[in-house]
Amino acid sequence: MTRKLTILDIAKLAGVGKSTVSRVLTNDPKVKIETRERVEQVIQESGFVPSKSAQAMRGGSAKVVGVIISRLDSPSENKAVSGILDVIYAAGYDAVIMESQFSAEKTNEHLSVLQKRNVDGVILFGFSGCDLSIVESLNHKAVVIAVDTGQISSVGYDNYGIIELAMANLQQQGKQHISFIGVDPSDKTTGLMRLNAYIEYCESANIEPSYQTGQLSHESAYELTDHVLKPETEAIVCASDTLAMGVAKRLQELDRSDVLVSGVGATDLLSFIFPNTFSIDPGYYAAGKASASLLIKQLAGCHDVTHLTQKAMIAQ
Amino acid sequence: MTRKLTILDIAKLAGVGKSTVSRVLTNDPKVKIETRERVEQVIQESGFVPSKSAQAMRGGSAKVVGVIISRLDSPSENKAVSGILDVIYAAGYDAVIMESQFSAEKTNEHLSVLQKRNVDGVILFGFSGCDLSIVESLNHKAVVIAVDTGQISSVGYDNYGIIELAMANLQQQGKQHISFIGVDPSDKTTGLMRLNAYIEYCESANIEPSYQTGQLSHESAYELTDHVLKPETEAIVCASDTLAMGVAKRLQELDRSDVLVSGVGATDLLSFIFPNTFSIDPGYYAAGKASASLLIKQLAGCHDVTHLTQKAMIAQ
DNA sequence: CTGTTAGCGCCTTCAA
DNA sequence: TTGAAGGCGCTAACAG
Repeated sequence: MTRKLTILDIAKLAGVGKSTVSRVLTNDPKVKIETRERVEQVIQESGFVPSKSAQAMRGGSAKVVGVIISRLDSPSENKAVSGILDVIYAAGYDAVIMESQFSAEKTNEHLSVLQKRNVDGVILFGFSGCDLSIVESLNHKAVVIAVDTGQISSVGYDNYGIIELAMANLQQQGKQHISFIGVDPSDKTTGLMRLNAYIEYCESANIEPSYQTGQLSHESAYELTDHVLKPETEAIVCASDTLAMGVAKRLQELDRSDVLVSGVGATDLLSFIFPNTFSIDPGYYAAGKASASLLIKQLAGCHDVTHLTQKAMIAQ
Repeated sequence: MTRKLTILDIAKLAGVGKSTVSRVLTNDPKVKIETRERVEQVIQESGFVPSKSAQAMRGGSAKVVGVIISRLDSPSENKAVSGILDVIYAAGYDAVIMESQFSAEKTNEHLSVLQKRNVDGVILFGFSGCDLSIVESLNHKAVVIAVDTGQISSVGYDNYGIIELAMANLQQQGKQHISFIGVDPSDKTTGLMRLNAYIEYCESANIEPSYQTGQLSHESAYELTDHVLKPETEAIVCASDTLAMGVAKRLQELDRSDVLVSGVGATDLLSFIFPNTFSIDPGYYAAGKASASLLIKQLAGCHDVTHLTQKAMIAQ
């Protein structure tokens, strides 16, 4: 392997000065088309690759954004990350993805690493108990997803709308006896907000509430099903597809194919396996795109703190 | 926000020369302990963070490895990535993750970006039709997962062992009529190799083979089920959990709870929803760890080309 | 239009 | 044990 080439080598090879090479690299319009072609020719042939580290150091921007996801294997976050990547690649940035595993400590570690790396910005998937103080100090170089904080831009899911959408849909189908299974309210968004949304909807729609909360797992929902299932129950709304999976499984065992189940997450597997089922899509992909666009806008100089709420829709 | 500090600022603040600060940063032993403490003190107080870009440019190593995954939402690759991250973080590296979406073109784009970024190494999740020529030129700075190539280190899954394990397990349970559903053999590993493993196992075990291949989707497997299901069928081995899900679903509809189904991937959902089911774990997490360890060893100077095969096991 | 000249922030000889 | 000086690869004035 030959030594790494630099613009100086290219300059010599092309018989020009190194700044001309630099100009070609940066698409500076004031280069004679002819010269440019010659330089590009040489670059091609020699397989020269400009050093990002040097560019980053010179220009101050590494064209990198950090993405701190809570769990790599979360389908919802995956969808959002896809949206993020699409946007930031298009804008010429790269992403370094890190996993917080819902640990505030790990998150802060990651943040400090990202800071060392001179990343241009950060997108953080928030979680209950996550410490936003460091992120806030990043000011206009960060966007938080899924939790709201006054000081820093965010993209949130419409936790109320999600549940309302499910409830309204069921009501339209003539269902009146609708139960709910969620997760522990110590989780502010998926837990508390969705539960409250259910309770409030029941009040305003004159539905007798019947609900249980537990862990975010199939098993937990499976076990809780019997506690909210009455002979007259017509539907069960779940705070997530994972829960819906457990509920639907239990209903199947009990031969209660009359009970409709709704989840949140747009997992195609759910309705494939259990027909009398539907899912609400909180708009993960769109939220990812939105957060990335927001960040890029801020990096470009827009210093407003914006709070977006992603609109939910019925999956498919 | 104050201007970014440099070692020079720290040097002045601490009343030393900038090289001394640099020495402190690099843990150079020849610094009077007293001086070091003073410098570290100042660094703490001022919140100085050395610029990785500058370090990278100077030293040549950015302490970054690129990871090119085929799909972010692939549960199997997620597990492997977790393994990779665990290892490389521990070794002081960071990861920039990119998604190839099974496109050779995108992969090459990503590779060129990574090269520009001066990453220390690359881990690539291979796929059929993926163009390894560029990766090969990276020589000892790359590891490929899931496909084998002579020239470059790799960690592969034991596609034969995976199927053999499933078959043997079924035989032990007294099953003799075992069918197979896989994916199109144009996919070399999940498709061709696993199919061949099935056929060969049948030969040596004197089992009448009965198989179909299609797409890697629940629907495809669902539809193919009837083609391999005979009254005497006792089990169906599937090339992946996704397929197994489709097959189990169809069997449930047909009331064939007598037929056992096996998948590949260790998805907990599979056996949760369908009891008469089990899954083979190709060792994704371990493979991820192995590939990262391999890469780091190579970056540290070991220039052997190593090919590892991850051992499969029955999930749980 | 193009070449020359400074640095960017850091690490590393080379002297002291 | 420490400071001064040089240079990594690149970009951005500043002159031609």
